[in-house]
Amino acid sequence: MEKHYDFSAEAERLIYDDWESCGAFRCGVDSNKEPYTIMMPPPNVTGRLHIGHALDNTLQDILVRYRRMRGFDCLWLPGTDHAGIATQSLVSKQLFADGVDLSKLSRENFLNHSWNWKDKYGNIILQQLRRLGASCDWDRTRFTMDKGLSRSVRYAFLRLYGDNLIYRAERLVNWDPQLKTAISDLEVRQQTVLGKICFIDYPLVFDKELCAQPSNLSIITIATMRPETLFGDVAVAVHPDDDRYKHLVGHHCSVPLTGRKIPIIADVRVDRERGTGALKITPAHDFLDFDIGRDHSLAMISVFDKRACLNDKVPGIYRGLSREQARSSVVAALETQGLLREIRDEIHSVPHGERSGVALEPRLTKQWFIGMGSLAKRALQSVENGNTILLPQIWHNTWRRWLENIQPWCISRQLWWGHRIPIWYTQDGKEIAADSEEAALEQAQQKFGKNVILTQDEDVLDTWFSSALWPFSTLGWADEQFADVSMLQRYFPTNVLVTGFDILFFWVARMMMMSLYFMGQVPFKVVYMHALIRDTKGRKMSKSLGNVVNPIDLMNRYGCDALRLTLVLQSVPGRDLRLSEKRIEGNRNFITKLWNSARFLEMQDCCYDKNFDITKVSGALHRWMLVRLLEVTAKVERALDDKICMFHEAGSVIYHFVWDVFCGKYLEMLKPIFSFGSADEKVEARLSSAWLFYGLLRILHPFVPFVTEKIFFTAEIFSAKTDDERLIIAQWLDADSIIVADDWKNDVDEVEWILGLIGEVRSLRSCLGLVSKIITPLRCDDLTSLAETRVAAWATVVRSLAGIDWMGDNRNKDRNKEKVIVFIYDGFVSPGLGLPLGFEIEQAKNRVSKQFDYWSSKLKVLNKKFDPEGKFVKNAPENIVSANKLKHLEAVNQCDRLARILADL
RNA sequence: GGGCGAUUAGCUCAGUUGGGAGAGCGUCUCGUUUACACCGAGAAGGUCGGCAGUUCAACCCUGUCAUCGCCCACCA
Repeated sequence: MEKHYDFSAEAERLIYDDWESCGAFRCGVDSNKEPYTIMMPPPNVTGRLHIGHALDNTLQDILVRYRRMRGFDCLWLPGTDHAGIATQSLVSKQLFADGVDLSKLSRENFLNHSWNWKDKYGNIILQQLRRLGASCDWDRTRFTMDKGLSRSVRYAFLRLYGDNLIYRAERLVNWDPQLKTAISDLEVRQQTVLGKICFIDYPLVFDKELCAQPSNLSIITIATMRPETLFGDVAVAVHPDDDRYKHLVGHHCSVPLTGRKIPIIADVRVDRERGTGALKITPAHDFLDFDIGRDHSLAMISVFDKRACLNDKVPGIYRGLSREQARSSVVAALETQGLLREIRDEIHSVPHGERSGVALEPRLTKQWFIGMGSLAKRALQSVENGNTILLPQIWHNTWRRWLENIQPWCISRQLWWGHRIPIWYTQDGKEIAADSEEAALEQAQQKFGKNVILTQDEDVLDTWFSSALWPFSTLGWADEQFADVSMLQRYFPTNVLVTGFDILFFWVARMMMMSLYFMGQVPFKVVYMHALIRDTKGRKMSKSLGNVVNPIDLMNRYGCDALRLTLVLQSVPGRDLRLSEKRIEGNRNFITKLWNSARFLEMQDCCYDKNFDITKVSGALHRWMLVRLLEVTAKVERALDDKICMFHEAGSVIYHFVWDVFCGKYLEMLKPIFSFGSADEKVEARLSSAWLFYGLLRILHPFVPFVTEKIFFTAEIFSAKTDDERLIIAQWLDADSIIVADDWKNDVDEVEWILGLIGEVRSLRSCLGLVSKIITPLRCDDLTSLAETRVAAWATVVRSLAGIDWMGDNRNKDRNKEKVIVFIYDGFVSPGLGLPLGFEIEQAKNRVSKQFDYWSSKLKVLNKKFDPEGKFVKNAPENIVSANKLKHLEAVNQCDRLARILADL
């Protein structure tokens, strides 16, 4: 083995290429195996690997590698999402930079450019995933706009349309004036901004014939943040019980600047507390107003075009002005006319487009919608009855609340890049739904005769529509041409979905609904939602803050495994994680540690022999190690259970086991055996340690695949392996098949006892400032005691690890010459003996009295528990009581001993 | 406004049926004992946000307050 582990990109790529070329990632190789499926959340084709992807895919990779080793036929299906808006923006930007006049570009031409762009750049992120070690089946890579998936999208649309769940309607939608498309409610981000609230006087208009002026008021004052929309006003609404205004209901006022006469109406939805209690109603530009306008059968006047500039419904001088320009112009005009009663700053929230970042405009347009009610109900039920488990379970509430209040989903987008809506219109606007233009024409001709002319709907579908089908569209659903029903049958439903909680509604819920609708079953049994990654200060990573870390860069500096381990160790369910480079550095050290432990074993000529039966070893040390290894294996298995998904738990158990137990204790205790042991002991140590190390490597592999595979590949320990052996396809350590004899427990206790003793000596010598190997610890108070025998059996180990160069009866030692210390451990006590003259008696005294304080305070607590007046004995369960009795006994003994020692000092 | 979460060692955070307060980093002391100084040994440091309650027993359960954060709704 090399002295240093090489985690450079090139070195890791060699390992990855080997995995890929040996076919380790492929599914379906052995049909006897139980399938295990994970669908990778498809990253945007425009994407570059960011730290969130790194976390997401590391967790998936861990699950897949683990299952693969446990003998499952794993399908981890990768792919990319066409990302309608993001891609179209990028391509447009590039074309613009290349000097292309976008306004003259045909749809077809634009799409050609987009496909070229996709072919050129669309796979970068998939390449980056390889760097991360992602063991997905690249042969199954899909793209949301590839042939098969496009067909699935059309098929899904047509079925929903046929069932009247998809419909076209003129509605107020969230309109992005920069992207010039409708977007869904979920793509709206509220932003708090400082605006100006205007109090505007609307002159009352009284019809002399109908009634007299009801009061001495001549105006009604409304409050608005959006004075520029007054051109679209169709009413002023007040609360029916509002004494200030109710006498005005039924009368009219006029819209300033236009003089248009509008009614004053009453509606309970008006909040008397806000503004002036009088609300201008602009149904085409406000969601509440839309509802009120509809219920009062009011007209809807759109005054904006698709860029949110004023249109020809407004007086000439305002036409073509942007919202912002219009606002100031209107305010100025109102002021001039004396209708602006007041204007002042006010903080309020304004909906912005998630993508474009500009303020959105509610806009009245014809759009396609999916009615979500019945779909949502089933999705809700499936989680309620446990068919799909959401982890962490915290999300159940959120899930329920969202689905119970779900609104129709606007699925049409005024874009070119995406799945075009499979609807054609006849000259007179009749809808024809069909899978292709030919089919549509055929259908139309049958219905309307040969002369019918069709035009396809211009819009494309929301990107999330195709994503919603991902768990089954990727497996050949509705794709007759490549009909491979076996894939769907075998790998659907999937086992686990790993994703961020930020797309719970966008994606997870919609996959659920679509899958239940089309497949009749849930798309995944478990959804594991990991947290968001923040910077060291807890801030979200964003380009504007400049705190975005590049995972590729981190991997170049610390190795992939170190990054993976860091992400895993910090990924506690339900809690955001802060990424610090210090942690990555520490985990890089862990990788080095592991590498060096392999080198150590190699230097000792340890050799893995698959025929070696570990259950036949005689050395207590190896038995102890095996038992501990089996414990850890069980813990990892439990933590990696799909229904648990405690990645950090698994990671930290392994981390500490490797560093503290395997390296810190086992290997250290092996050293004296290799140095002073008998030939038999050495042989057993070489075989056992290699066997145990191999077990360890396998548990580690899902978490740190590169270094473990590299060790397996290069260490002499495994020189007996065959050419086609790889750790990635090695069989997981089967703890159940390893049965250890009952009497091993004694060995395990024995080693723990010795370890405790060593710890005690170390602590003591350090406290007393004893350096180097000068300690001569002591006799027992009873030389024939069992303890003495036990230590004698481990003499070399204890000497080596505790730094002792002599052991035995010290009663006859010359205390002036020998440095001897008081030593207390279980059967070992040396009251009154051992402190050399001139030694730091005070330090020793302090230490002992500290211990005494510790035990006596413990004893106090326990005494109180066993107070005859107390209810502990009466009420506590028996096992707790007896455990406490033992503790009490121990405390009494310890206090006794320490008191004696103190007295002697 | 509605909902959810957080508050534990100097820092970042674990702590899954209520019965031992822990890790990493940092700090201090010591150590080049034949894998590793990207190392080893040891130590210091916390009334587990405040208050009240349930219980024999509370970091853990209930209530309440304080501070912080997230999600949903909201352009009067």
